[in-house]
Amino acid sequence: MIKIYSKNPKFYLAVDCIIFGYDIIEKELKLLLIKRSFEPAKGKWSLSGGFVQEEESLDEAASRILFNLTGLSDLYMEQLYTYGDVNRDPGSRVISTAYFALIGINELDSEIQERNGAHWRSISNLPELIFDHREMVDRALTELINRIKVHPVGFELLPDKFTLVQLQNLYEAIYQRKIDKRNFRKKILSMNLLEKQTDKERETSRKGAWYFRFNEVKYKELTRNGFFFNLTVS
Amino acid sequence: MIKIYSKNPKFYLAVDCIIFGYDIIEKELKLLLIKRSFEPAKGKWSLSGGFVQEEESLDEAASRILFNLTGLSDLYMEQLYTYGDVNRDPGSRVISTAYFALIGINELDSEIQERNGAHWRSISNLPELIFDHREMVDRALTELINRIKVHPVGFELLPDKFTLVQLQNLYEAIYQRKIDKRNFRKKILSMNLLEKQTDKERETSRKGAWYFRFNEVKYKELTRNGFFFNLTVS
DNA sequence: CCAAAAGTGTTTTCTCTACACCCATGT
DNA sequence: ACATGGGTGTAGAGAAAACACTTTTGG
Repeated sequence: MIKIYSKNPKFYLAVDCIIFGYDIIEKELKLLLIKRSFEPAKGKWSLSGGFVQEEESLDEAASRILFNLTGLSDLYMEQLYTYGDVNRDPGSRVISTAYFALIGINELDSEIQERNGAHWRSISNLPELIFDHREMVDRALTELINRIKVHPVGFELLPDKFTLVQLQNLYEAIYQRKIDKRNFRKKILSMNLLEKQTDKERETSRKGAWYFRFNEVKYKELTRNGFFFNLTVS
Repeated sequence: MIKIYSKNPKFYLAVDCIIFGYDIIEKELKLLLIKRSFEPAKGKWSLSGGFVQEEESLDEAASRILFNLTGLSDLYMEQLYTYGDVNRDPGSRVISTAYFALIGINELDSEIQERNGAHWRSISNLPELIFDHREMVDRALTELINRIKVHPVGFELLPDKFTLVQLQNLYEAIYQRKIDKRNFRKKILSMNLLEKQTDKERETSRKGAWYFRFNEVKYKELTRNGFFFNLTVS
């Protein structure tokens, strides 16, 4: 330990996770929230978070928190922003790094969910959140809207096999507006990143809709060659 | 102070600043670096940084560090990313939030600069940097490239009055490629955000080039009405 | 009068947008 | 046979790209 550092103060460091899920039936973007089980603000709605520990990086702390809450590792996850206002947490000074994660809403083990007091809440009808968590959510949403235009992150919110209708519904839920069906299909299919399966989804229509899969290997290869994903349509 | 927090560890928190400047003569993007005056890694090149103190937010810490180094307040400044790997600083565990700032290279008081051991170094020829500072610089550059396409941040790197040639040179320095002169001018002028002055810059040519000013008030007004800055050209 | 940098328009290509009908199937 | 949601193409408008010559003026 170097002397010169030690005249400086130390701080609690937290990680808070904004976990988005997409409800394929209700066609709604949702957020995984928990009822806080400890003071301050016990019983209030909050993002799931936790304190960074000695021997873990920020990313590892975020992964740990996500795993504890969902039972899933290898989620799509990204650092969003670090919140460091002096009085943001009334309990004590805590600096918090927010991460956002994307998850298929049905991947979630409902037993683990119960145990943690976690609930999916629709984005369009969020309860009041503690501290600056609402600000975190707003920033995450803005980031998601921007990111889904130019990165293939939407597929993280859908099952492995999905229909073009479902994919379009997802984009409409995030953009909060209607998209032209033909233009949307033309554009996504022209990238040659979706592989048509041989089976159809048959729950929602008589005709049935073809399943597709996102080809991640191909995407990575194209990206190396200067390709840029882009899905901005009318 | 709440008991339940106190079982968690505390950490040193630093802020590191990636300070970009643009050299209008050499047509090069530069970075303000310092020779580190304390251990560990004393004498090595580094970003300017410092530790967060008890009664300041992260933003305030960044402003303080920028002010101490440049003598300027109200710089364009933005939080970039937080680096939290366990061993990123060999002296002790330190979590660092990186900020990037944009500054006109001639705004800098050279006396303050001397005193701090600060030097402008060309982006295309950077010395080796300590710790993960190179990673920070790379991320900041990527962010700058993306940001300058869709936000009018380039003007932060130029004097109040600038010529279209200078503005284009700046974009070419950041994009690292040539831009078509006519298309560039057409696009920037069509936004009606630049105001032609009545005087010309006469150092670099016999004919002289008209000075322009960026109208920030107008930009903000347009933005409120759904306008989006965009300067992506061939 | 000439060298050096500033300034200026038009045509072509491509991308984005708007738009309406047929298809497949279960009941 | 019909109701329901899935699937398909084209024409017009607007934006982006390519491209070369004229202007100014100090020396």
